[in-house]
This record gives sequence, C-alpha cells and structure tokens, in this order.
Amino acid sequence: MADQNSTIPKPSQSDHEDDDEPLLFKRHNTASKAKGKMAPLRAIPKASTSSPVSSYDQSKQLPEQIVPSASAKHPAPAEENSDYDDEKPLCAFMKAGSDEAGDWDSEDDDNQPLSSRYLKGKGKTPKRPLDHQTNISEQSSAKKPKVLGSLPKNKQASSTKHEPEVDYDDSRLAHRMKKARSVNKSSLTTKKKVPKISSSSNTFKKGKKPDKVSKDQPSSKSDNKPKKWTSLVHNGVVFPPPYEPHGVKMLYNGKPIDLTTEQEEVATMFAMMTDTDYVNKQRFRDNFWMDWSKLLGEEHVIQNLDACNFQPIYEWWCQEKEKKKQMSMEEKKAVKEEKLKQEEKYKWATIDGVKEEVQSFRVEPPGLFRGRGEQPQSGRLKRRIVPSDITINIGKDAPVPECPIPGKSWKQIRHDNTVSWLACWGDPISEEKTKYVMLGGSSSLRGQSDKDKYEKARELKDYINDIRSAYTRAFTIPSKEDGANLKRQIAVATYLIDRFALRAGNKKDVNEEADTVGCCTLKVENVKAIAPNLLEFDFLGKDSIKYHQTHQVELPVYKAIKQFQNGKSSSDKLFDQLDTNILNAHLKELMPGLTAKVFRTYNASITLDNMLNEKTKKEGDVSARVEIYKNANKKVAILCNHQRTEPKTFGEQISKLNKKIEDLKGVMEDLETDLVKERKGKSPLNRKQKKNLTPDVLEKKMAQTAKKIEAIESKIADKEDKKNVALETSKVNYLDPRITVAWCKRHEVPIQKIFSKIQLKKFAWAMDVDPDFRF
DNA sequence: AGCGGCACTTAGGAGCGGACGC
DNA sequence: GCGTCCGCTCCTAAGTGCCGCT
Repeated sequence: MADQNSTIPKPSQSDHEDDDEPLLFKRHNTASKAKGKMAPLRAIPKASTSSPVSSYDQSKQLPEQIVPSASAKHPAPAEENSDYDDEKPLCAFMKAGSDEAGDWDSEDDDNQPLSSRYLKGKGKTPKRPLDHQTNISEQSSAKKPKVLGSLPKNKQASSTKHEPEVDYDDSRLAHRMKKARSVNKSSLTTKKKVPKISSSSNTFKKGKKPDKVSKDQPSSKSDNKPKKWTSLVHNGVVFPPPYEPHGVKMLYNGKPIDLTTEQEEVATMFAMMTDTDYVNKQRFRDNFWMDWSKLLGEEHVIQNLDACNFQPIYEWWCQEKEKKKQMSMEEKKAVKEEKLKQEEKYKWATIDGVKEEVQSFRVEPPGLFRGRGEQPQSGRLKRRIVPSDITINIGKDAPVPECPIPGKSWKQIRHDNTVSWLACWGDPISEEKTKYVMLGGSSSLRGQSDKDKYEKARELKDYINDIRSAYTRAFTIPSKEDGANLKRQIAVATYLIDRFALRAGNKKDVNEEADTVGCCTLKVENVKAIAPNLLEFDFLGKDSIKYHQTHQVELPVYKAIKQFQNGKSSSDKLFDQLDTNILNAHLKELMPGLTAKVFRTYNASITLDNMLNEKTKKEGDVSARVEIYKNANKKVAILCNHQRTEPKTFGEQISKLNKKIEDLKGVMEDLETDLVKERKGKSPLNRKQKKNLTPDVLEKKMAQTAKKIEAIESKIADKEDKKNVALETSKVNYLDPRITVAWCKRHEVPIQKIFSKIQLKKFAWAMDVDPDFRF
C-alpha cells in the first residue's frame, strides 16, 4: 500500500482523471441506522490495471495446492460426491473447508475447468449452458448423466419418484456448455440490444382480462424479444395449508367474543405480533382495523381495536410455539422430512432439458403487511392467495401442472418464453405489483445475467476516466449555455452516484410507499453544504435505511449544490430537472448500456479487487488472509451503506466478554503474586493450587492468560467494528465473484472460507476463472 | 414526453440449526 | 451434554430500468 499520506482525500481538485477506482473520501461524520459509528474511509491508492481475462478460457490451467480435501470438521455432505466415479467430486470448491490449504484438485488429471466439472458432475443441477439460446434440436444424444447423485440424502428417495421425464443427455449438455463458452463472449455485448416489441404484445397486460384461459395462445410477447428458453417444465406452486381454527376467545371490553374462522384467523395474525413494535404503531393499528373491521362487519360487537384484548390468543400461540420447541429431535426431523417430501416435486423445473432449482415455489401465506420504515400500508391484511390468482408460465408442450387444491383452477396458463418466471400473482397489498416464482440463483439463466452485469461493470473501466473528466468539466458550465442547469445537475448527480455509490432514485408513490430517496429524488433538506467544501447527507434510502454521512467534495460540486438549493424550500427536489430516465439516457450516450446502477457494481468490485491486491501479503496464514478479505468486504459494505441492526443480545454479549476479561485479569494478578513469592522463596498464596508451580510454569501460564485476554479484546473490537455493517449484501450482489475466486486461487484460501453453500452454487459460473483475473 | 406495467435485482430481518464453549 | 450464539437460508419488501401506451 502506498504511504499513509496518499490515502488522505484530496479536497477539491479533480484528482481522479486518471484513476479508475472510486475515491472514498474520509467521513467526517457517520451515523448508521443504529447508534454505531462506521470506521472512516480512506482513498484507495491506484492499482495497476489488468487486461480482462475470460473466465471461459478452458486452456487455462488450474493452480495446484489450493483447496484442501474435506476435513472432519466440515465434512462434505455425502451426497455432494456420492455419485462420482469417473468424475471429480464436482467442484473442489464445493467441498467444505479446512484451515490449511490443500490440493486444489490433485486427483483430477483432466484439465477441465472446475465449474465445467461442477456443472456436469453436480448431479443435482446439470447446468444449462449460459448461452440459453442454444438450439436443443441440433444436439445429439448419447449417455445419461447422473441427475440425482448430489441430492441431499433425505431427498433422494422422493426425488426418484418425482423425476421428471427429461432427457438429461450428457453429451448434449456438454456440447451446449461448450457452445455456451464460445458464444458467450460475443453475446455479452450484444445481448442488451433488444428489438422493439410489436404493438400486438399487450394481450396479457394487467387489468385487461385475457379472453379466457389462453392455454393454446402463442407467447404473448412478440417474436422479436429474445427467447429465454425453448422448453420449460415445472409443477407449479405450493400453497400454504388452510387455516385451522383454535377456538381460543379473545376479549372485548373484558368479555370473551365468538369469531368466525375468517375473523379469528386475522385476529390471530395480530395477536401473534403482540411482542413486536408494530402493534404500538398507530398507522399499523389503523390499517389493521380498516381491514379487519370489514371482515367483522358493521354490526359486530367489536367496534374499536383499543378495547380488544388479544392476550388469550397470544398465550395460546406461545404455547403452541413452546410445544413445537419441546418436540424431540426425531419428531422434528420427521416433520421436516415430510414437508420436504411433499414439496420435492415443486423444487425443480426443467428448462431446455436441464433440471434447475426453483427459487420461491411457495405462495406467500396470508398475514399482516409489515412494511419497512414508515410504510403507509403497514398493518394491511395480506389476503390468502388462491389458485385463481395464479398465472402459470410453462412450455407449450409441457403438461399443465395440476392445481394442488382440488376443484380449483389456475387463473391463466401462458407459454411466454421471453420471460424467465414460472408463475406469478398480483400482490394483495397493491395489485399492480406482481410477485414471481423464478428459478434459483444457481440456474444458468440467473448465472448468465449475473455475469452480464459484471461484464457491463467491467466495461465501465474503459470509459470511467472520460466520464469523470466530462462530468468534472460540466460542473462549471457557463450559465448562459443552452440547458446549462440540466447539464450541471446531470454532472453533479453522476458525481454523487460515482463517488458515494448512491442509488439512482426512481420516482415513488408517496401514498403507497415509504418516503425514501435516491440520488435523483434527493430533497434540499437531505443535503447540507458546510463551508468550505463539505456535504452532509442525511436521508432514508432503500428499506428506510438511514444514510448519514459527511463527505468532502470538489469545490465546484459544493458550489453547484448550493446553487441548486438556492431559493427552494427544504422539501423541494434538489435536482429539479432530473429523473432517472433523463440521467440514464445521458449515461447511455457515454457508454452503451450504462445506467446509474452500474456505477455501484463497478465501484464495489474495483474497490474489492484493489484492496485485496494491495493488502494481501505473502506471509500470514489462511485466517489472516480471510481477515483481509473481510476487511475489504467491509469497506465495500460501508461504501454501499449496507447496514444491519445491532444483534438483539449485542450488549449482553459484550458485557459477558468484558466480564471474562476481568476474571482473567484477576487470574493474572494472582499468578504475578505467586511468581514474586516463588522467586523470593516464599510459599505462594495460591489458593487452589495443590502443588507449588515453578517460576517457569507460572510465567508460561501468565503468557497464556495474556494471550487469552488479547484474543477476547480483539473479538470485542471486531464485533463492535462490524455490528452495524452487513457484509453479505455486497458479496452477493455487487462483488464480481471472479475477483474472489481468483484471489482465493492465488493466495491458497479455500473458497468455502468466503462463500457459503448457496453462494458457491450461485457463483458456479465464476469458479473456473483464471487465477490472474483482475476486475 | 411521461406514465405505468412488467420483469428482474437488491435488500434487511426472522428464524433455524449446527458449531462452539463451558 | 447442554445452552448459547452465530452464520446461513428463507422470506418478501423495495429497489432499478426497460418498454409500450396514451
């Protein structure tokens, strides 16, 4: 790393014209959602740029000695390699980790990239090629791959039963994968250019009732839209079990009240929230009452929520919870397995002949809407979704899934292969919003778009210098110039998005959604200009997470902000000429496909890449390197303002640790006294000790104790450090997994130290990256 | 031109279960 | 062996951005 001075932010110069990493200005004031303070950020020194490396280059050799074999500590689930004879245990990465670096893939002498092996071998998810437009019919068939090999043990039996009739042709898959690799590079840049959709495409528009069930209707969208699949088979969705009345009577003005099953169900939803803060919020109560009183009817005894006492129902519910808790392990297991068995067939879809996981096949159960922050709709009843709410999207030739509720039928059947969802329904809170059932993150379809996203962000690397110089020039555009104000607003907004990773800020419906803002929707009151060149941001962003940070900015930005604020009231828009459409249209002129959110991805990923490469030293063990990763990850999380609420028992935990330190210090004092006495030849005071210890032993014990104290202290510091920072969000959404994988390969860190099981599956597409990959 | 629908991505919290410490 | 804690997964809310319609 460069010397400390170079990490200090440069106040007002346009210092970034020639660098391509985000300049993270030191924070002067940081506040998170909870009380915690974030560590200050420093500018990150420039790292050498690197040439893009395709992760699909099969010629690249894998490094040796990277991933250890599974250890006893984290045994690899048996199923993960249970079905391999001629092939490697899928991806060596997929194995659970151990502390020391081991063999990357030593028994495997073919040069196949890990992910390719993973794709083929991971029986559970024989991968669709990333090129989803591959024409199936071109391919020949040979032998059958093992599809079930990697299913968890408890699922295997049932999965055998429900095995869809699919051709899992191995060679075909291999062919498709190979093809995907070659096609991929070129398809990346062209994919976005989607031809216009013909005007006849509104057949299935919301609100316009389709003429009956359009079972045999062609894809609703025009043929011009790119096809996402050719064949799609799945089993529909799972509904929550029907409500079973408990008959426990709530009290109204102290008297037990009879409720119908429907009324009771909703009352129970409210009762279940007794120990949350929601029930105390007036808006929540009002909204709940509005919906529940409709169910009760005007003539009902209950006329007022405040006179209701849900305690009996709440107590009943607590008992039920306790009963469940008290169940033996066997009983719990049996219940779980039964559920798994029932749901097994819904968990999978077969898309172009490849079995893929379905993400959220369960229909959302009824409940009370819990919005985040000051949500106008919080407390509203989310009614039960029934089959007639559900639209199924499925291949034309696939059997239409049987409706699991006897006598009922789906709302509609579609065969739209330009979209990737399998089922959808209108959100009961605001019907114009749609909920979708999609494929899991491990699917090729999702993998491909994930990869596209990162490739787009990497493309920005080649443009970023020009973009930064352009917006810097525009800060000071003369007012007499045509559209000067708009240009200046675009420049400053782009600057904020680039430097501080603000979100775009789409328009919102104030009556339906919480009052939050992003860059384009910032209000005058959200930014305070503090002379000479500080901006204090204070607003609620996505999920009503507070963004409260003060940044040093370039002087022209500071001046421009003051100018935008001039003569406006505090609730006026700061960028009155802007919205995300205008901003993105401008960005597209600078780089094809560039939008505001690409900056977030780019800055997050490049920050990680740079930090990892600056900080990782040759010396140090695996855990030290993992720490380096976590710190880099944390820096990105702070940049993106990814927060979490302090764990409930955080204070308790810290006091416990402090108590431990106190105890150990006591031990230390005793040992010291003993040592002094021992040296003077006196008998030690040590109370419990049966025999006297030699000074050597005492010294050793003291050293051990000191070490323990130190360890606890650092644990406390680490906990404090990360208590308000959410690391996973950026890892999952903003950090190009190839950076992580390549770094792990270079520094012999087992990937499972960084990625969870689900992340490993989601990032399968990145596993065969060249170790030299730089973002 | 701008509005709204649609499809998909990004987000934090709840809750569960396995690891860990005593 | 038992309780605690903490990481992981699931859940679903809340964003982004494109596209077509008016």
